[in-house]
Amino acid sequence: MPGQRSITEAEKLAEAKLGGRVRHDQMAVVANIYRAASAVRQHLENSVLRGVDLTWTAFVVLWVVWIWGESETRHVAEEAGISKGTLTGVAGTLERRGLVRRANHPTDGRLVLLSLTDDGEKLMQRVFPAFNEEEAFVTGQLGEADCRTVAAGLRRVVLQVEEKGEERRQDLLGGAAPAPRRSGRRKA
Amino acid sequence: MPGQRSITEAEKLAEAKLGGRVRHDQMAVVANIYRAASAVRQHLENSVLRGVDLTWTAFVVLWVVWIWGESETRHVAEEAGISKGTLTGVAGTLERRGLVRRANHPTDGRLVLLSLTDDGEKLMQRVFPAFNEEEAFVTGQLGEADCRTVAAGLRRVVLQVEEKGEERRQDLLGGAAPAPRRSGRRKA
DNA sequence: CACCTTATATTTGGGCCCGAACAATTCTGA
DNA sequence: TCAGAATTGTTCGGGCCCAAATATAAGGTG
Repeated sequence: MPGQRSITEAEKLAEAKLGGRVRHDQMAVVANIYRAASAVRQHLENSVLRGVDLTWTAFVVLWVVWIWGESETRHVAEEAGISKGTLTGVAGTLERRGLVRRANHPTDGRLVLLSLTDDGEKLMQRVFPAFNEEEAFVTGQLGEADCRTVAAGLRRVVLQVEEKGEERRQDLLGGAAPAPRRSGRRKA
Repeated sequence: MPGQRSITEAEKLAEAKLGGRVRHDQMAVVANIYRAASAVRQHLENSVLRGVDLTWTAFVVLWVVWIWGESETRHVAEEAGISKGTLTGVAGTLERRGLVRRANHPTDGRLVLLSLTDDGEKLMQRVFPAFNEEEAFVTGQLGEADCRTVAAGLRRVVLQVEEKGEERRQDLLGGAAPAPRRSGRRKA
């Protein structure tokens, strides 16, 4: 409840602070993408995922391996939208719980392969239908055509960032070093 | 690049695994919401936020306080879409960096008020326009009308979850206790 | 072979994230 | 008045998150 009214309300306040230079419609898209992502994630975690003790990310990783079968970790990370370092941790959690298996690549010693265990397979057979049912619930106010329209619009956003984002960042930073994070590992 | 083709590809594989019971369009909406949210967040963090050493969440908190002025922390958390506990940490970080100030509520001793310092105010004056510019960039493939359509669709998703989500979860769990997280604090 | 470059997964530090437990305060009702 | 209920911010445990640093392995070049 806080959100919907406040987003549009906030736009006016932002505009007042800056003198009418705000790109409203674009701002609304970004704000609502993020708000929707949080709402959906929260709903899924609190309805179907919590009961089987999975986080959103853990579920996504499981899903990727389920769909694609045994896969190299670099691809799983890419598909799941997380960094390799994060995947190492998540895969460890799933491995400890006996849902996933690590294996060495037969010919390339650098690679690690992830696959589901029988338990993992059984879990996904059970959980995915429930998950998909909730996907239908959260989009319940949209017709099929609306769904396709919204999905298509979002795809264009993703595409824009994936295709032109890197170049854009180069331009913005003017070739300058890309400012290290304050957090993160230091040289020993 | 990995994403676009794989999402639709994955749908077919998921369907094969379950025998045509998958709700495609709804699944595509959720998948793309999340993918777009990640892409947008990553772009913003790596372009404008990194340079001023702000995380996405820290920026959002700053933005909320900037727009609404001195506010009770519970409202800030609500608006920023994070839990109270998380806000305590983020506000601490921002306070240490001198961007935000804590103050006691004049009449209710339980409340804490957050406001921007002069440095915080100056920072937002400088950073927000750049941020908004990138919001325009990531939505660059959408016209104004597309933006409004997509935003409206997302709003309906948010609304659906906010208005009917709680009830839905009740129904799904059948009044059963909502399964505690595995992580989290234990009784002393 | 020895060296160097490249490519991979893991480790690590700082930070975010949730929600239960907790402490402090305010409100309520007998 | 005053004990219990309710509301708030903080603390805390386990987990996710990134990117830099690191270790290991492959491939290439002399």
